[in-house]
Amino acid sequence: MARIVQERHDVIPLLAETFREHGYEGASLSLIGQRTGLGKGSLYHFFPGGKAEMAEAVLAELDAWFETNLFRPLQDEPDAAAAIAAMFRTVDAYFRSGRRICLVGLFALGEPRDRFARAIATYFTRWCQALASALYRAGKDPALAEEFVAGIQGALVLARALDDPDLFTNALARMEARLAGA
Amino acid sequence: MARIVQERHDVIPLLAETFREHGYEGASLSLIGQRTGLGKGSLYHFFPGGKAEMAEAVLAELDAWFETNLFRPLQDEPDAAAAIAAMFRTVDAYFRSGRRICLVGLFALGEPRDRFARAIATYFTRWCQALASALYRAGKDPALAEEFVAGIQGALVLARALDDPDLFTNALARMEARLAGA
DNA sequence: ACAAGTATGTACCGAATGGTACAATTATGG
DNA sequence: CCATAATTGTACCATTCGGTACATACTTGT
Repeated sequence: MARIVQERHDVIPLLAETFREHGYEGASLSLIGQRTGLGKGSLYHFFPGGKAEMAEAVLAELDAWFETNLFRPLQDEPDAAAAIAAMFRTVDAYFRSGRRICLVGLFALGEPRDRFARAIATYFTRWCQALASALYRAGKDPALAEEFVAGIQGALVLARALDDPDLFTNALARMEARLAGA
Repeated sequence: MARIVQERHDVIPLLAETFREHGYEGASLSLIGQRTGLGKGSLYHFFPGGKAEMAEAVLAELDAWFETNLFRPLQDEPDAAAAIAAMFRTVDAYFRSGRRICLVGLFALGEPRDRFARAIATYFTRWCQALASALYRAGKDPALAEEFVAGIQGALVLARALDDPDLFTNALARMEARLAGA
């Protein structure tokens, strides 16, 4: 049978999107239920810890994704400049060119920060670390790493505030241009 | 008698801080009540529209403050370079050197964005506008305005995510340095 | 002092919250 | 084919939500 959700793993992206759109508090169990098509029985079967465990799972999955698709390449790719360029492309794709926000950033700003402090801190620390490494190997100033990561987060805020996704793409382009000129 | 809150106007900063720390949804009426020392009777007397009107009032007050202390000077000060430098000082003070987040940014990322869309958009638009004007008059690239406003928002996210306020101050310093070198 | 209007505490409302219990269903392996 | 376990829908729990009603207390002008 073609069920959409068959395992715990399959439901995580749906949870992620729900948290992204409504925040931790705003994502009520009933909303999560209708978004995932799962009743409370199933949800608590997969995530006995309730909403908190769902968010943990989402953050873990997200962290793994970034580790694989962004941080690791930034660190390991021999051609560091190419790795950085690839990062900008991946970031643009991931955030749907500014139409999607960063769940970790949202959590960091809001109430759930304390509860998920470790996951949130790790995410940004690793990103800055990996990018700084690539910048260094590319002969650029590693201090730009913090600036770029913050720039990406800020651009997401601005793009959503002004409802203008182009603003995000442009911001990415300016960062790349800045790098080329440095 | 030394009452802390005597008028509607006096309660707005307390509301602002509550929204800032707990978000729009997280700031429940009972929490607002204990933070302001006001019962529901008083709160609904001052803000018949309930929580939404409280948030509107906070945004309006905040907008007025930025208009007076940031946007207007950026536009009107004859010495544009000095106005920009003053902006960085004011921003650092307002956000308590990274210990405080931007309420408008938080609203922009989260659920309340649609409800308060106009106020949120106006805030960022005006900021970019005013800064671009000052940059132009100072002989700098006006396109930096978006970059700096986004950089400030992103630095606030990062500072809070890593629980490291210095990160914010450093980000501001790097922007100023970048301006000096341009 | 007194009346009028402002301010406020308290009790209450229906709805929604996160979470639990459990019976019924569904799949699976022997 | 059946027993066992994994899965899921439903009813329910106490609590909290935003909001309303209203009686009581304060001020304040006269």
